[in-house]
Amino acid sequence: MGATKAEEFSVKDNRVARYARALAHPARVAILKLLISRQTCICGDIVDEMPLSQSTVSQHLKELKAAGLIKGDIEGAKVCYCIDEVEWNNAKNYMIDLFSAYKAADGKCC
Amino acid sequence: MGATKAEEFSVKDNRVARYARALAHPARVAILKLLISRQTCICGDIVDEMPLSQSTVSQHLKELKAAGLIKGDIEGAKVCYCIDEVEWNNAKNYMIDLFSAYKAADGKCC
DNA sequence: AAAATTAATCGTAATATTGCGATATAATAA
DNA sequence: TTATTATATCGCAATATTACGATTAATTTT
Repeated sequence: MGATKAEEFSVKDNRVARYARALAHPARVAILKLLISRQTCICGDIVDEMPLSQSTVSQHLKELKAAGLIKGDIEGAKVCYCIDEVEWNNAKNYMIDLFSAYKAADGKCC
Repeated sequence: MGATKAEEFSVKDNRVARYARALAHPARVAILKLLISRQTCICGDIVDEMPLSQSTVSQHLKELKAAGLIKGDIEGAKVCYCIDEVEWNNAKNYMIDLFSAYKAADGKCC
């Protein structure tokens, strides 16, 4: 039946999953890297750089924003997007926590 | 139309997305943490620890294996799963690379 | 004011994910 | 051998994601 059952898992695990979900599409990874590489924030230039339609890019931006990783500021007719520093560092810490929790099992395994 | 268009993006971005995808469900995060916490590898104990059916857990394991993050060793009727050290470290590096590419823009942004 | 630009949203189609029960497969135990 | 246990896979239903064109709403430009 239904898709999800997320409530059954810890808040932390859901948080990690949420951040990971945001990175789970190459277009979104590419967008984030674009935002990072251009110190100054961009807007619809993102669309030009992506091999996707305007509406599709807009949806990816929406998802990144929903995950908290980016924020957008309206500047007249344009919108300026950039990394949300606080959430970004938060996500970074969650990921690092997860990945560094594992210490190579000294031959105990498989 | 279709879902995906992944070929349009770089191999690296696809790789990050693939790893992220594996972490994009709280059940899979929980499974990974379980495998990490029990030094010695587990098998169907995972099923007991998860609020999901055997078949669903099996599918999550399959996805984690497909992403390369874990590997399974058949031991008689049972299967012993554990973190795949090499791929794990690889994924870790990819994530750290992405997350540390961003240096707080000194007030230039939004 | 009319036309053009920018970006979000709606509607829709194609596909993927999540989840479960039932079934299949293989190994161990009785 | 038959029953039991352990996992994987199949088939199906519910939902979510990805993508696009068309439309909308809000600026700017002309």
